[in-house]
Amino acid sequence: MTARLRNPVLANATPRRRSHGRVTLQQIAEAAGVTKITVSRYLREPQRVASETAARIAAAIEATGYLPNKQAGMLASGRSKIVAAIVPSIANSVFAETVQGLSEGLQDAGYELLLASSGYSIDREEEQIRAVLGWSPDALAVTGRHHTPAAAAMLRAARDAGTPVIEMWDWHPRDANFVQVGFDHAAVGRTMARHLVDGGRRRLLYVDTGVTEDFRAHERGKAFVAAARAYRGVSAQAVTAPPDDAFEAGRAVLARTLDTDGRPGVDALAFANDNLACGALLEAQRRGIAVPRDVALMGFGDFAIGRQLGGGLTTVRPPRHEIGAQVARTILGMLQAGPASGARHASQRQLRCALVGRRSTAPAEPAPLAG
Amino acid sequence: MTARLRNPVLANATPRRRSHGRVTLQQIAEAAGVTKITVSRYLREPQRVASETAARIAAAIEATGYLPNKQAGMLASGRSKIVAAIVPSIANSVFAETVQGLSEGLQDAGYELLLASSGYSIDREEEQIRAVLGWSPDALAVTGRHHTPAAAAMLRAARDAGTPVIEMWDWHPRDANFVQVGFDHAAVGRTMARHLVDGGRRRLLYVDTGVTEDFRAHERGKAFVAAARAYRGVSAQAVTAPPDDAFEAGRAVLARTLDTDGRPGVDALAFANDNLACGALLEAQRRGIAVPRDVALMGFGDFAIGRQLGGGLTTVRPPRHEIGAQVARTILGMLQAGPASGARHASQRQLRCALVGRRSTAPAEPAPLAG
DNA sequence: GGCGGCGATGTTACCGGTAACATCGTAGAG
DNA sequence: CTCTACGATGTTACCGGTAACATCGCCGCC
Repeated sequence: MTARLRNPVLANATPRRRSHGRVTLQQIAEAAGVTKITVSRYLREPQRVASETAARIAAAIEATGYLPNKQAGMLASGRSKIVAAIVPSIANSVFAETVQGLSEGLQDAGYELLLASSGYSIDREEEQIRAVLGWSPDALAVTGRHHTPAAAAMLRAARDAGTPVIEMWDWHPRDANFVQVGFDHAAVGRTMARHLVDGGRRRLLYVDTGVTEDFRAHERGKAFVAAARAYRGVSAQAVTAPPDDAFEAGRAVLARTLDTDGRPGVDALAFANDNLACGALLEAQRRGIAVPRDVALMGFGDFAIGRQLGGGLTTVRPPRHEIGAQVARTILGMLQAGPASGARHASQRQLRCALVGRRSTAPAEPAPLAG
Repeated sequence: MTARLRNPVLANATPRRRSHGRVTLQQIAEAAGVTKITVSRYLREPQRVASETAARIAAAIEATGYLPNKQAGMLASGRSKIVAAIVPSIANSVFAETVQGLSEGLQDAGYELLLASSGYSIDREEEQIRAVLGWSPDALAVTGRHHTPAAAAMLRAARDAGTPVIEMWDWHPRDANFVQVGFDHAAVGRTMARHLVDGGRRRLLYVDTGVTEDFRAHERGKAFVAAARAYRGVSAQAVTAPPDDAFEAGRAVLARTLDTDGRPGVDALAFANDNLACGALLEAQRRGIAVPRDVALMGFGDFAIGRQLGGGLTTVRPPRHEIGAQVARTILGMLQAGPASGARHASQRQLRCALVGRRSTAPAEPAPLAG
């Protein structure tokens, strides 16, 4: 062990600073012959420093490779220029596009995105909210409107402290705790049911995802079943897919719907997402079950693969990218409006989905009509 | 405009603090009847404060919903507990799994992940490096070994300042600028060529991605062509897919390889990724071209969809998750070893890919052998 | 009984920026 | 020519934590 310097004189002789080794604003200032604040101004409002001074500062920055310490800047100014977003899964292309839209929309305004994924667990979401709030984001976007009580409390506290808080992907007419940017999943479920009934289908099945906390998929399913049953002569129920790989799960579900004679026990399946539906479509092909003649299939999400398989999978296209873009606009609007007026901004932003009809739900009898 | 208080007495009377409104350590300390440092210790090393004191502090934290300001903590300690990672695309499931592995590996050690995506552009990568370095991450992982000069300079500076810098996904025998955790793409290209030649194929085509800065795919292609041509009686060349949706691009490329009689002009295609290959496989099915009899197809990446289509797509499975996990281990090791010894840590970590043979490259003549 | 050691807590200074106000020189107005 | 407004830059204090060292009380040991 090395002896510690406890002698105050020696200690003073060696100020043993805690510098972290990086180039600082102070050093740039000395090199340019000005004080820190002038360099700070140069970085934020270049037009406010004289051009000669600016040139000296620029040279010093160039020579040293100076990078401003954002933690220090944030601490001093109270503005982080960070927007935090929490999505269920980054890997899922659905949310990836939303994140993309959000990122693009924020980039121009100079905001950075702090991204976290909850793995479709509201408990993990709570942890992630706690973690990102530690970075004092200027705004926070979460996915969906279901949270743990503690998470909801943190979100309310943040909102009440003036930080914009937005719920993405969900839009519910009677839930206005936070600003929502999304669509009505129940309406989508009803639309899916109507599409199948209109196509002549009478025995419907909703195949929910095996992901237990995908509340949006559950909501679509619940509304699907309710809407279908409201039609005369239509039966409907819901099953849950196994939690495997989605393609395999879709295959398994289709296989399970078959009667002992190998024919489908229902005439239409609506899936919580396109991957499940594609698995079912492939399994149907393999077993020689004709789609859409013997059974209609439809998914949700409009994934690229659905367009490619067997003449095309009917699906619902959510405004994936648009949600992110709209969240960005909403956040920027709220930030600009200031915490005072922002509180009761336009509180909800409803977006719309598109039903994309393809061959997998074409009417059972050869359709003579154009369309 | 309101009059400004220039009078020093009035100014002193109204200290007009710049507090940002959140609960601070100081307030917790006052509520618990201790000083800030004790609360700070409680948060970092709970066992170092007396249990009675700890209880009072815990109560105060609970009551106020206090969240530590991480910027302040980082600034004071010089440690951010952040690891930054830059990947070409978050949406691409390949990198998503790496990020997942990295995230898991870091989580246990209390590190958080700051993620950025470069969109397969090294110019954007440079920007992202600059941006994330502003947050003083404790370590930085980038994808690949191709960077702009400025980016490379920043990476070297960070490394020389003691910040672990790791290149992921790439491993090159003669490129040891930074610690690498990945695999040898040239070797993968050679393996793909050998696999097809061993299967009796003689006219080979590598279909590169339309993403111009996917250097890893280009490297596989270059090695593929060179290795194939080294065999007697084997011809090989490379084409680039259009920059469309990957499935459509794969379809288009297959269509373009057809002679006027509608038969393939080559007997094997190797693709830069499985999505391209799947597009080609689907197009072959549509046109009645038998796979693998008329043409062999193989991809790269082992995407879920490849397992599902037409008896299975032969592919190469990269250690997607393992790369992330290994990067996490390497970073933690380097951080633990300290900046001094860490510099010349084990400088390269080579991982291996697995060739996954499926039906799409089965030997051209009916194979009588088991396997 | 004095003293070293240790556990619990406090004091002081500092991290690297920015806000608010102050100062200084100069050009245009009166 | 003096006053004022304004542009350019400086001074001081502060953001909310943590490092390093200091202090204090108590216990056990020689």
